[in-house]
Amino acid sequence: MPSFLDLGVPAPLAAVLAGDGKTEAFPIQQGTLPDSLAGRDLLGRGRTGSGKTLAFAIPLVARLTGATSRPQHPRGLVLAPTRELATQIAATVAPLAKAAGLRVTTVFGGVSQRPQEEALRRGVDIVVACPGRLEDLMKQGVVRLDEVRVTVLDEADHMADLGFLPGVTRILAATPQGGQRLLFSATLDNGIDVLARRFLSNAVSHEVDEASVPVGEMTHRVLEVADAESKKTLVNELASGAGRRILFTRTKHQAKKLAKVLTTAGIPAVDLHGNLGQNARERNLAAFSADPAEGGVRVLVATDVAARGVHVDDVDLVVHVDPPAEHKAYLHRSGRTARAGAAGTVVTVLLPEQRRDVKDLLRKAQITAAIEPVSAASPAVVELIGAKAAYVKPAPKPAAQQPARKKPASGASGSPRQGQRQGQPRQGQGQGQPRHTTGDVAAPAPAARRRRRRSSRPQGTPTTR
DNA sequence: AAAAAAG
Repeated sequence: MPSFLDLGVPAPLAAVLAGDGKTEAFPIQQGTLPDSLAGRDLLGRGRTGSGKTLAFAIPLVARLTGATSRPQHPRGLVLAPTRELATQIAATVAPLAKAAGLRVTTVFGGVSQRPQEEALRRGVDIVVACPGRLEDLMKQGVVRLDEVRVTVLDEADHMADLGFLPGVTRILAATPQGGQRLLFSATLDNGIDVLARRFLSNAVSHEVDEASVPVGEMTHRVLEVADAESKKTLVNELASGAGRRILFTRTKHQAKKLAKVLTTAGIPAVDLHGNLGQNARERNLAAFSADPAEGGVRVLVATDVAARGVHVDDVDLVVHVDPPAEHKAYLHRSGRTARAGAAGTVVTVLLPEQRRDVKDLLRKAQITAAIEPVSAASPAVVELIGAKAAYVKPAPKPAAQQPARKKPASGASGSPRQGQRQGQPRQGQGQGQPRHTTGDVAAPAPAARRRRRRSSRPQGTPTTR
C-alpha cells in the first residue's frame, strides 16, 4: 500500500497520521485521495470499516489549509445522519485540522445551541453537522454557507432517504455552485442520483473492490429458534460472552426493554436510541466504549441509530435481535464489527416466520449463510459465546481477569473456535474473484438503472459522470 | 417500515 505522502497528502497532515500509527493508505483512501485532493467532486464507496472517514477528512483539511474562515462563514461542511456519528467524525478531523491551524465545531440538536453559536460567531473553518440544527442555525442567521468550498456527505445514500432529503437539499443548495462535493457510503446506490445529478459536476466514482480491502473476516451466522421464549434465552446467551457486542432491535422501546432485562439478569447492558436524551446517549456510548476491565459495559442494545458509521474498537459480535427491514441496514449494522482488519461475527436471530424475509435480505446483501436451528446451549451457541461462557455458571471471580482488550485479530475470547464455520460468508480475503464488480452495489435497483455510470470497468477504476 | 433529525 502506498504511503499518504506518496498520494500527495501534505507533510504536516501525514505527520499527524504517522503519529497515530497510520502511514499506509487503505484502498478507499488510495483510490480517492488523488482526485479529492485535486478538488474534484466524487462518489466513494468502500466497505464498512475500510477507512472512509479519513478518506474525506484529509482532503477536507488539506484543501482549506492556508486561509482562515470569516466568522459565521465556514469553508468546510460535513453532514452526517446521527449526532454520534457527527461527534466521531469531528474527532477524526480535529487533529488534522489542528495541525493545519483550522478550527472545527459540531452542530447538532439535543444539546445547548449556545456553544455552537458562540463557536460560529467566533469563526470556525469546518462544521460537522446533522441537518436539523444546522438548518435551524441557518434560519437564525447564525451561520451562512455561501463560502463553503468543500462539502462532504457521509452515509450519502442515507442522507438521500426521504426523511433527510429535503433538508439536505436545502443545505446543499445554500453552498456555492462551484464548491467541491464528496459523497461517501458503504452502500452507495442509485438512491443518491437525485443529489448527484443536482449537486455534483464532472464527478469521479470510486468503488473499491471487496477482495483488496484490508478488512478482517466477517463470519455470518443465522440461528433459528422455535419461538419467542427460546429467542429470549438465546439472546441472553449471546449477550453473555466475553467480548464487546452490539445487539440491534427494531424499535426504541425494545432496545430500552432488552437492555433493562439483560442488566436485571446480571448482564450489564446500556441502550442507545432516539428516546434517550443526548446526555444519556453520550453516557451510554461512552460506557460501552470504555475498557471493560475498567468498568466498561460490554453490551450495547441499539436501534439503527447506531447502525451506521459508529466505530467502537474490538466489537467482536453483532446480533440482529430483530432482523433489519432491508439489506442495507443489515450491512451497516453488521459493519460495526470486523473493522480495520479485525475479525468479527454477525448473528441473526431468526423466528420461523421470518425465514423468507431473512433469506431475501441475505440474498440482496450477497451474504451466504446457512440457517442453523438452535436450542438453548446448543453447540453453535456455546461456540459463539466462548466455550467457558460466563453465564453457564455465574462467574466465580467477576473482576479484573482481562487486563487489556487489545486482541490479536482472531476469534473472540482467545480460544480457537472449534467446529467448522457454517455459513461461511463471501468476505474472506484473497481467494478467488472479488464478488462485487465495480459499481455493482449490493442491491442493484431494479429499474432506474439505465445510467451507464458503472458497468464494466476494472476494479477501483474511476469513471466520470 | 423504522428511525433519524428541531424543540
